[in-house]
Amino acid sequence: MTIAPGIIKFFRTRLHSWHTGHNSRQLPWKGEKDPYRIWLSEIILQQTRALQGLPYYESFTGTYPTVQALAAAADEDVFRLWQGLGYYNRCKNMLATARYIATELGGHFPRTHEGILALKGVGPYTAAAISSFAYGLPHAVVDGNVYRVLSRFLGIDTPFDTTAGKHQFATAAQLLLDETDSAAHNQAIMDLGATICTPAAPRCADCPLHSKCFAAAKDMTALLPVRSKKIVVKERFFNYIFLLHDGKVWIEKRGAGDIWESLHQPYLAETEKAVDVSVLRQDVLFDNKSIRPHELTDAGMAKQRLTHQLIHCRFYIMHLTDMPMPNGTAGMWLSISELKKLAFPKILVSFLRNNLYF
DNA sequence: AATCCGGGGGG
DNA sequence: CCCCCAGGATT
Repeated sequence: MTIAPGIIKFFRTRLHSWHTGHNSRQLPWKGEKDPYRIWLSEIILQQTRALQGLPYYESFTGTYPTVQALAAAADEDVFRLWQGLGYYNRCKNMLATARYIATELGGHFPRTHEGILALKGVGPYTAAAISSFAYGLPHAVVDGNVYRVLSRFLGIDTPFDTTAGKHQFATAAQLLLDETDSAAHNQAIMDLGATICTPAAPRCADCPLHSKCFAAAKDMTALLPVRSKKIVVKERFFNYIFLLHDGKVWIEKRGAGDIWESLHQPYLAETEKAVDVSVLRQDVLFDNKSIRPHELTDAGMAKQRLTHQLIHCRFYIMHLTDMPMPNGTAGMWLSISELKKLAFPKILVSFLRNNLYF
């Protein structure tokens, strides 16, 4: 693809003028030059809005000021700090990368685009962001903001969630990149997408690109960018049973191959469809030979919507007269204070806060 | 190429 | 409440 030189010049100069005004968002990672802190912020901000990621960035940089500090941390502590942010594989990969840098690279962050891109949890977007922000390397970022700005400005209607679309947007972004200051250019285009060229109701009257914007001229901002994905949402039914005995609660750690990997939960009986307490008692719980029958107390229900799943949760409490090891020994009996050191999915954090964390 | 992985914000 | 958002890994 090609872009007319006049359009490229217009895009760069208008974006630059807009950004050097008072228009950039003030966030703690802006202008940061420490590659560790830049990397940390970019991992946290993947699939995450700045205001949601902000408190996590503050707590991570405060608790782990250096890559060595993060590398030396215990897994559970890091997951607990990440609790609530979602996409927990980011946390797992972040920790693996910190340890790789600390042990294999002597604590020195890679200085080349190839070296950065090879890190776990770092893909094309994050590699371009770190390369430009930390080292001024000429790599254009392509994130959700860039898809929006470029599809509207250039009139690109190729779905961005396809191989062809990703390639087309990456090519366009690279052609438009102002290599004399790739850090400022990358920051500016994302700020424009976040504050002016927004998904709904873009502020075109305040946009520095308005006079040559394809979508603005054709009144097509609501139609761009184009997505092809049609998400199928699977419904699941989680019956959580808090097994209690002598001030302790049975807690398990979720394994690989499903949502919320490495996070914790009480005893879980998943069913094909919604079941009431009598069915749960007869068909599910009594099948587990290690748990003897006791009164099951209904403790309410809640729903958690994920991108591909809708989780219907029902909570129960069961006071036991002994301490069985449900599901073999893949869990542990913990005091309430010990729960506060572990990471749980948001739906369980809410329940614990309202029911067990006095 | 298609699918999965959280949780927050806006209308 | 429902709809939208969107990098990277995996298969």
